[in-house]
Order: sequence, then C-alpha cells, then structure tokens
Amino acid sequence: MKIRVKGIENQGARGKMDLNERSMVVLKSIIENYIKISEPVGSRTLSKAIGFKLSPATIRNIMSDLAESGYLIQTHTSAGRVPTDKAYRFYVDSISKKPAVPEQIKQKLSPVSNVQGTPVEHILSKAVHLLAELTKFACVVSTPKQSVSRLQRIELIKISEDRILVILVTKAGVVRDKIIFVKENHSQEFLSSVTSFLNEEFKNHSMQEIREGIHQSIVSDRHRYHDLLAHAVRLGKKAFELNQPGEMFIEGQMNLLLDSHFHEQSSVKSLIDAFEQKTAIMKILDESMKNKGVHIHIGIENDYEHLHKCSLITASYRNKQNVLGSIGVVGPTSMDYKRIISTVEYTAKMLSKTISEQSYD
Amino acid sequence: MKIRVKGIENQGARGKMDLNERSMVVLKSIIENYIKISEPVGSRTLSKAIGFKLSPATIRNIMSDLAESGYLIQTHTSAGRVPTDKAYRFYVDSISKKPAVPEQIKQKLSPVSNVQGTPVEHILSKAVHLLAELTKFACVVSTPKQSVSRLQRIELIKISEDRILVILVTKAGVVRDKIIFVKENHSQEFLSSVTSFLNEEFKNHSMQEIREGIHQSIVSDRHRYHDLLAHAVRLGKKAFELNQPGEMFIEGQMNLLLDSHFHEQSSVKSLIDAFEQKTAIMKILDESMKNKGVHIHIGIENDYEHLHKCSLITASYRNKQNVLGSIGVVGPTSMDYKRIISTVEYTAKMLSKTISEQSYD
DNA sequence: ATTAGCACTATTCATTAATGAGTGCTAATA
DNA sequence: TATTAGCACTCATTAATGAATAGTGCTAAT
Repeated sequence: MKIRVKGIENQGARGKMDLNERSMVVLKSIIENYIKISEPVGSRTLSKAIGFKLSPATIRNIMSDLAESGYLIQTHTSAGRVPTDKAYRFYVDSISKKPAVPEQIKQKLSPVSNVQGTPVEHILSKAVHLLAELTKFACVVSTPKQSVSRLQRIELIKISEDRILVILVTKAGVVRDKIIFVKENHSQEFLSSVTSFLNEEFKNHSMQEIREGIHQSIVSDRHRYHDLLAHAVRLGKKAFELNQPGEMFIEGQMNLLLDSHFHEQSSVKSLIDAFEQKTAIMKILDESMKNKGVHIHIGIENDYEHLHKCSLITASYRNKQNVLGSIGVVGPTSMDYKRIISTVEYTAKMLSKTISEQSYD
Repeated sequence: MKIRVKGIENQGARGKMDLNERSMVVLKSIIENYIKISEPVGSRTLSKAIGFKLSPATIRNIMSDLAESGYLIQTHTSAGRVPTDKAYRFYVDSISKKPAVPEQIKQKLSPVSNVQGTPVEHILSKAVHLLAELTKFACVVSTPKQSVSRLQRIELIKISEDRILVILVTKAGVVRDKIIFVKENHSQEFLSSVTSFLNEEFKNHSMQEIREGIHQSIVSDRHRYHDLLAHAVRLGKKAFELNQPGEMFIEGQMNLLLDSHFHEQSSVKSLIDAFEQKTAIMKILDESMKNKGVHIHIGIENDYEHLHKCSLITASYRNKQNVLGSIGVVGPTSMDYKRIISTVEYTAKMLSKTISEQSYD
C-alpha cells in the first residue's frame, strides 16, 4: 500500500464524497473525454487535455486512486480508464449550472408549438420525434394520465341502437373516445339529459374522483333525477371506466444502433427486450411525474436489468393545473449529459407551454 | 459453351418461363433451404435435401444453368449459391395453394377481436403488435384513410369562448377530434343547430365529397338556413379540413436486427433511414389498398432504394363498405414467404372482421 | 509532491499457413 | 445421351505468429 493522498483529507465543505479538488478535475476531464471519444482514456491523452499542468505519471497515480475508489475501471491491464456509473453519477451531480440551450436546438424544437389545435397526441408525437432527431437516441413520452386530469366535458352520442359513443374532454385538452354497448335503446334526447346531468355534476372533478364517487353523488341527488337515476349510474360507470392502460410513444430506437457503445456489446438484445415490454420504461416515466425537474437514471441505478447499460433522462410535462406525463431519452451511459439534460428539460418546457395554451383552465 | 438442356425446350404449357420441371424443383429446394438456414447452399447439401435423387454433380450443372439465367448468384467462387430476387419472385408466384394458417397462430391473433369497443387505433396497434411478435419482423399498419370513409356523425362542442371541439365519427367507427379556433363567441345552442344541419346534410357522404361539395350544398339550401349560412360554411370548412396526413404504426423494428441477414450487412443504416422517413413505406401501404389480396414486393422491386434488401408483404383491411388501410410486414428478402403471406392475410382478415363489427353500416 | 525512465502487459494488425466447403471440368459409366 | 465420379482449383475462414503500439506500475531522481 502506498502512502498517497487518497482525497479523504483536504476536501472542505464543498467536497464531493471522497474526492479532493484535483481528483475531481481529473475525473471530470476523463468523463468528458470519454463521452466525446468513446474510447478508454489514458494518462498521456489526459495530460494533454488539461494542458500539461500535470504529467502523465502524476495522472496515472490519480487515476489509480480513482480506480480504487470505484470511479474508473480498466477493460484490461494496458488499456486506458473508463468511467463507471458511479463516475457518471458524480459528474451529473456536480453539474451546477446547466448550459443554456443553444439557439439551434430551440429553433429545431419550435414546430412543437406550431401544432396547436391538433390533438394532444399529435403534439406529443411531434415532440418526441424532434427530441429523437436532436439527441440521436431513443426517446419516449407517456400520454397524459387519465386519472389525474379533470373533466371539462362529457358527451354521449347515440351511434346505433345498442351503441353509445362516449367522449371525454379533459381540462388538459385531451379527448378520449370510447364506445359502450348498452342493452336499452335510449333516445338521443334521453342521452342529452344524462349528458348535461353528468356535466353539471362532475365538471372539474378528476377522473379518479368521478370513478370513486359516481354512485354516492348520484344517489344523494336522487330526488331531482329519479327517472334518470338508474340509467345514469349505469352509463356513467361505463363511461368513466378506465380503459386506457397508459400509453407511450417511442421514437428513434434505431438511433441506438448507430451508437458505438451498443454496437460492440451484445447489449442490443437487452435493449430490444426493454422496448418490447414497455413496462419498465413506463414505470420510470410514471415515477418521474412525482417530482419536478429533470430525473436522471444512470445504468445500474435502473431497477430493470435490461436497462443497466443505459441512462434515462426524463422530465415531466404539465398544463397549468396538473402534471400530465413525462418525456425522456434513453441512451448509453456515456451520453453527453449536459447537452441531453438541457435538451430534455427544454423540450418538456415547450411541451408544457403548448399544452397549457390549449388547456381549459 | 456446353450442349446442355437449358430448359427452354421441354416445358409445355405449365412451364414457368425458361425453366424445366427439374430445374424448378431444384430451385425451389435451394430457396427453401436458404430461407431456413440463411447460408449459401451447395450441391452436396442440396442432393441430400432432395433425397439423393440427383448426384451433387448433376445438381452443379443445374445450378450453373440457374445462375446463368439469373436465379442464383455466388458470393464468391467457392461458395454455395444464393437465390436472387428473381428467384424469390418465381418462388412466390409458384405458390399455388397457400398453407392453412396454423391453429397456434390463429390463437395468438385472437386478442385482436377482443378489443372491440375500443378506438380503432387500439385495434390496429394490437394487431400490428401481435403480427410483429409472430413474424419476428418489423410490421406496419396505416390508419384508416379519412378521405374515403363516410360520415356517420359530426358534433360541435363549445369548449371555451373561442374554441370549438369538432368530433367526426365515420362509418368505419373511427373517431377524429380536432379543435378549431373561432373569432365569434357562438352559443352552444347555435352550435347545436349547425351540428344537426351538418349531420342531416352530410351523413353518409365521404369526407372527400364533403370537402369538395360543402360550399355548393349549403348555398343551394340557402332559403332554409339563411341565418346559419355564413357561419355554417365557415365552421364546416374548418371542421372537415384534412388535418391528418395519414399515420402509420410501426412495431418490431428491432426484430430486424436479430435477423442474420441484416446483421452482417451494413444495410442496417438503410433500414433506419427507411423507417425514419416513413413516406416510402406509407406509399407502399397506400398502393396496397387499391387491389384485393396480399401484395408482395421483393427487394429490388421496391422503388425506394433503402428497401432494396427487404421484402414487404402487405394486405389491406376494410369494413363492410370501404377499404380503410393496410397492414404489412417488412423483412429480409429471404423470409419464409409461405408463412408470412398466410399470416399477414389472416391478420388482415381478422382486422377487417373486428372493425366491420363495430362499423355503422 | 512531482516527474522521468523503464520494464512489463495486453491489444491490435498484418502475415502466414492449414483447413474445408464448394465449384468446374473431364472422363467414365449406365 | 444423361448422369456421375474424380480431381484440380478457388476462396473464405481460422488459428498461430510476430511486430507495433498504447498504456500501466514502479522506482529513483528531482
């Protein structure tokens, strides 16, 4: 064992875990280099990168320490060092000021706000498409959660003798349609009364509330709507039943193949699986709705094993009232975090803005 | 030049172009072998495959002829032979009786009919997902063309002072929504009159007809609806404006990566492009709506260069009244045509059945 | 504390040789 | 006359070898 500054001393209040100032500089430099070049970085290269302020030999010592603390690994004895997930976590946490979003990116994302008046799904798919184009990774976006959004309007339209078209418009501007089958042949007039009753009763309530409270609410009003009662309960229940398990749009999966990291490793298959059964990614998106800001999941931090070689950057989008869903990027752990983070954040912001403008709050 | 049966003689009425009976058997066998094994097939292998009825030497002669006629190629001098696109075309054309769809496949596709009552888009996405799972290739489906489908019902719903939600329900059971912005603050009552006017006037007309004829039709009726006229024209025009450029769902792109053919070649990049700018595939799907039955595009037959290494198998789906869209498989030229063709055909049939049942004709 | 120098290690790349699958041609055969 | 056996030849694939290279770790000098 050598006697060497292990970084545990001399770090002060600002210190990052067990790293001293100099180690941190070196580590960041390694990470940035690796992100750019995608190849193990050696002491000589690094010495050059930081302007020869430290000799390769010194850097080797530091690197050795960093490797010992789990920030770097070597693929083999005589190879340069590669950052670990722990290193990326450190790096991401150490980003204090996010870089401004380049004008170029802003411009490329501007079409998102040009699709107003179209269904929310279109806006989402436009956004996720552009995000994939910009980041060159796979991107995902979850459609607005039905349960949290509040009712703006419901319509019941008679389609045929035994079918009624239910249209739910939420405050978020999302329109959901659904056909329900009924045994009785209701007249359109009757449906209209049920419609206006349901609207009066439930406007501004969240879908969840409505589903939970529909029976009580109607029953308590029984004196006013006695003839409607039985049917309204029945229709209402059916109409508000959750039928959408929560969808997700994916774009740019293929981009990942061009990325050298996935190409060489056999992790391609893992990714295929991950996208195949979307549940894992969906879960991460859902999770991301719980807190504000950008969320970052680096490699092994992901619960789902197939995502261990990936990082996910997600951010939620919302209207004025509610968080609706989230949008994110799935890429290699060695992605350019600064750029991706700010791009995702900006995209989410644009999305929120556009959707808010056509919300009804 | 050898004096050898070139197959031009001795073929009779049933003959396939310049091939005699025996060459055809050999060719088919080569193709089927290659489809299964994905490796150049040599004379020895083939002799075995057809039960040693012909010696390797004889087969070599035949193969040589087939190569000369453009049905086979060699990747290099001492390699086995590989079928060309011309060979696949011959093979496909020579399939007389399609194999029955295996029970197993029928069963796996049965969920398609279990999603009745959900929006058509859900049915489509379910179908394309299952098809991808079954075929292990990339699958696509186009959403129903708006223009050909006929109006079942239109609803105008006042959402806010300057916004009206337009809902179009087509006979096919497709629901489209769209928000239009207006300057005047119309009352809901007024909208209701416009609504019932538009419904009366245009029910059962195709969207195309409506868009083309909306002005004339209303003008000719001016005496009855003079007060509605100006606004109805305005609203109607906006409402029926085509806003959907025709969408397409894609599933299982990743499957193609696992296929040995795409893995080895650098054609991956081509495919990425093909799926990126979906227009080419969309065009093929559109084309496929014009005629009944299964359509097959083999490799170089595709106009779009990026698809030269692929074959597409497509079939249209419909309701009782109209052809609505098509569904298809994108795979390597060496796919198992018999299986894929019958699977696509069956899927399209299921789709048609399910959608017809919730159409309003 | 830093660095220069050197021995050491592992990858990568090009070269070579051995192997094997498959063909084409020719001569023998049924 | 059509088929087949036999053989020389070609080319891809594989493994083995060695040179070049990039990088480390350690030690001794600064």
